[in-house]
Amino acid sequence: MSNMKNKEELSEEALEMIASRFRLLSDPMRLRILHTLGDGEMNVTDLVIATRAGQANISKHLGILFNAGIVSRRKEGLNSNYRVADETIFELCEVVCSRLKKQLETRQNALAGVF
Amino acid sequence: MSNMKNKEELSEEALEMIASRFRLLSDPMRLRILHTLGDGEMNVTDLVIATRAGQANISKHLGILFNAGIVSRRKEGLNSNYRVADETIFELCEVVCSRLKKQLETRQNALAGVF
DNA sequence: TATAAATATAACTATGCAGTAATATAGCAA
DNA sequence: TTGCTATATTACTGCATAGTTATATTTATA
Repeated sequence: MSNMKNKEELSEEALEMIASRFRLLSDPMRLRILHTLGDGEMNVTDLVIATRAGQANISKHLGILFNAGIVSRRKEGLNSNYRVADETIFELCEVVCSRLKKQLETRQNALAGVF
Repeated sequence: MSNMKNKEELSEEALEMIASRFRLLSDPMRLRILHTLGDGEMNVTDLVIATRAGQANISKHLGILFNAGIVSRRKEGLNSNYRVADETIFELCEVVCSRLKKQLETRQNALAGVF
């Protein structure tokens, strides 16, 4: 059967797809944009103001996120309004954040009472 | 209160920590290593064989994952045995993978019946 | 039509990092 | 000791990409 799942080995293509997804989230500016968009739809100018970044930079990041299907775009006159289209993003961030907290806590305890 | 959570703005430091975590997972070779280690503890040589990669490359990736606390190391004679220390990794991969599947399915449906 | 505003894109630079080859280090064996 | 094996590290190269500047594109307005 051609559809058999091979649990031992993942194809290079599958690995690349998954890695690319994580790569999208591996940039602080994109995370900042997504977090800002968490409040709801925003246009580019407002995002530029909110993030205190350059317009070209924000547009480029939004284009990347849009192409990946993570945000959606709604054009309205001169404006482009973006919103988060993939809510699993926040789930991923929360898992990472919780884990980081736990990890730091463990390290703190390791030092507790030492000197 | 100095511990007040500011829901509007994330610090650059927090963003960088979270982004770094995702960056660890944004490389196909590291994902392959982690997937291989999913079967249990392995030493470097076996990982080199299983992944068909260079020894220096595997050692470097393992060092990166070890420093991040994602894998643990147990030295035994000449060998270094690694295992996954942070199981949330697999949770993250599963969320990403499910989302990718759904996304591709949606695109397939968009083309269904067209020509 | 001419001008201005909002956004996108192109070209460029600089930085980070994956892969590799060579070497170092550490434990084991003869 | 001498040599062998497993792993780590260093130095290097090439590629991907974040940020920026300048420009193009699109739509609204005077």
